[in-house]
Amino acid sequence: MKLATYNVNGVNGRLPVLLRWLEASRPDVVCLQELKAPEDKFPEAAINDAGYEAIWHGQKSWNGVAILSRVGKPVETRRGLPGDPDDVHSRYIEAAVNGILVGGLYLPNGNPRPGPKFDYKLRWFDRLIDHAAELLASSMPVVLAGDFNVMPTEHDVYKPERWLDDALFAPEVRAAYFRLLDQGWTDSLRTMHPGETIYTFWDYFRNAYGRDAGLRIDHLLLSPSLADRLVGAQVDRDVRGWVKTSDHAPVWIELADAPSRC
DNA sequence: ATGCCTAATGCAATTAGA
Repeated sequence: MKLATYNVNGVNGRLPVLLRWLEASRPDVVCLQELKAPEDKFPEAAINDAGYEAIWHGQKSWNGVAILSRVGKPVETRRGLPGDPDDVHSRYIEAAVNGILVGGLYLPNGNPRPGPKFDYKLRWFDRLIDHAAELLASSMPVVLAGDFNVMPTEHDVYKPERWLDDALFAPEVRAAYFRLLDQGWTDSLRTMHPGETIYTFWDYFRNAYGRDAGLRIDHLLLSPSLADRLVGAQVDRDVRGWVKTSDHAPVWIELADAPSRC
């Protein structure tokens, strides 16, 4: 089973690139972030024509998350993280699909730091950590996939010394990421490629992709039973070089079939 | 310290991204 995450940076503006990538990569399940489209402007027909069923949580102008599947329609279990009824951002959607619980997330950017946006990021992270603990306690196979807006270590950013005060690399944000991981989650990409420099985002500015001045901020975290099934993880980095592309590249993992119970 | 680029909104210039 191939499961991917892709911050599309505008699902309608990105539709030709998204469809081209779906056709080329054929993931079974995809989490999308930054739809930048309201609920009624999601391109459902085009997604269906490509062979995928979808659920989504839209929002005008900003944010927005979706789960696509070509192995059965995702059965939605939650939209929005618990813990703050006043949070109106569309940043989390969760569904059961093909025997796995999939949490698709778009963690707040948090810049500038310090400030209210940074405070919101830390609060959102805490809510994610609380919810993730409940998911683990359920003993279900779970993947948390999306744009976490965190470079976990200095190996995940082209010039770490320049990012120390940034909301994507600040000590308290990295600490939150490892607090989450320490619950028992596996960082798929890092586990399959230890010690490798590997990025998932390149800024539109300054020819960042051409210079390979990238960040690794898109992650797929696996619960213990799924981690045992992890057999591959890659970034489709060529997609970042396509015309009218997102500033993120798709990231995917391959999971072996679940062991049969006897 | 800021702009460099891009998308959405809505039709100019602002906001947000990372």
